[in-house]
Amino acid sequence: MEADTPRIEEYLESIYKLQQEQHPVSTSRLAEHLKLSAPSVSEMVKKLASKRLVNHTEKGVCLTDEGNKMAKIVVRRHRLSERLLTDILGYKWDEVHDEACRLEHAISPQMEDRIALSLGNPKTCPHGHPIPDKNGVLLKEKVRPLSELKAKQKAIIVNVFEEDPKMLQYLASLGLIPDVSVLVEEVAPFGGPLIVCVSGSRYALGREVASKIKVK
Amino acid sequence: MEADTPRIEEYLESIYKLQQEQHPVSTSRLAEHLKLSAPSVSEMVKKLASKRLVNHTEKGVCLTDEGNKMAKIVVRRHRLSERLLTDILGYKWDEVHDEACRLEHAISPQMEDRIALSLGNPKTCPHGHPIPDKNGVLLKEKVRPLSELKAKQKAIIVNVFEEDPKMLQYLASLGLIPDVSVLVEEVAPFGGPLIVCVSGSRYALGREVASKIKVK
DNA sequence: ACAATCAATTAGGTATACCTAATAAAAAAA
DNA sequence: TTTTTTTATTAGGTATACCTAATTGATTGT
Ligand SMILES: [Mn+2]
Ligand SMILES: [Mn+2]
Ligand SMILES: [Mn+2]
Ligand SMILES: [Mn+2]
Repeated sequence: MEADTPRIEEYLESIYKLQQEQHPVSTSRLAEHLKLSAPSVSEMVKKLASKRLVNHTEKGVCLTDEGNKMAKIVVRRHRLSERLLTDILGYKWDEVHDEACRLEHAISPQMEDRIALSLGNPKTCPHGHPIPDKNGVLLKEKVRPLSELKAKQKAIIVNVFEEDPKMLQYLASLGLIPDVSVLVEEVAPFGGPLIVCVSGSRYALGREVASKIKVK
Repeated sequence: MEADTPRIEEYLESIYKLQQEQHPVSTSRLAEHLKLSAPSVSEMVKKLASKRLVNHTEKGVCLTDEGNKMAKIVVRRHRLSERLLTDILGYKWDEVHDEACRLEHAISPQMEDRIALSLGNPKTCPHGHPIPDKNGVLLKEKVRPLSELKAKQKAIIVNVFEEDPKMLQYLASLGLIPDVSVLVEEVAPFGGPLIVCVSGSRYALGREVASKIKVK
């Protein structure tokens, strides 16, 4: 059992994330997400497999129990870092992803505990994603994309599956943030936009954008 | 001009620190401080010299202006991290060095600003060392080691030049922390201990220990 | 003055994590 | 079915940052 490096953490975190969309993750998707060449990823996946952190089948890559456990630790540190950045250091939600992605690898178990304690054990990151607890337990709410709602339906935003700063800024400017209530006034046909009503204002939202917003 | 890595930062920070004791820093001293082999350091110093971050003469290694500037950025981040850890996350002063030594490399200029702002632009780290400002300006107080005081002299602790957790715990248990007033009651001859009076209590302090405590 | 000691470098080697170019295998299109 | 495209891997190579062993150079004690 060897030490785990920041890079291994990064791979596990990416695989964890991509698994939520598409279960066995393809090498190419992983390479794209990590912004690395396919051969680099291919090679590293082999190493992860040899450390029993992933299973590598024809279908793609899946985290093992051990890999999943490690990934959740990294995710916990990432999301706690984000909360530290927003709640204590005054960052906006569109500024935290990259910072947290560096910080997460410099956080010890003790610091993890201290941050959680100082923040009052937050349950989610600023984007609404659940923070796994110390034991890796994660309460995942049942959600669906806003884009699936029908006209006249109302829902509450749970989280935003997006990390592009521009997009997050845009969403925040419309007030589309977790815990906010949204009413879909109408849905344009042929994949057209949704007209949504949020805190008294009315906006047209593209389907693509709406699909990133998860509601309950 | 290439990117600077965490390792380069680490070397610069060490050289900066060691320069305060002994001006041109020897390779061996640097190796000892970084806990690396002499050849590794020899090699890296060559790289630092080729990047014009240090001058390497027969006497030893000195930071160039450019190297000094970079070192002070790292020192600023280190000391701000320490303050974040103690003031916001509730760490004790003996627990912060190693954590800060990892964190400092994961802190962006923006985060540096935010931490400083959130903490009210602190002037020193928890051990009393000055935090360089954004422009690298550093107000260094004129101090001398507590061990140089004569009997009946009184002084105020400015900082503690020590990072060993055990020693810091010990000092804190005696109340020997920055800004505290100390009276030297007597000085035993032949390099013997100092009897000091601090916040109402009387303690015997070894010379070695007392020399780490800088007072004004 | 000369041997012993200490300091620094050279030589040669390892592990990690990335790359491009070439190739093989699988899936999709024609 | 055959061709084209996409996906994944192999082959070969680079940069970084470490190591031990051997060597050279300088300092010091006798
Ligand atoms: Mn990361
Ligand atoms: Mn988040
Ligand atoms: Mn460091
Ligand atoms: Mn300090």
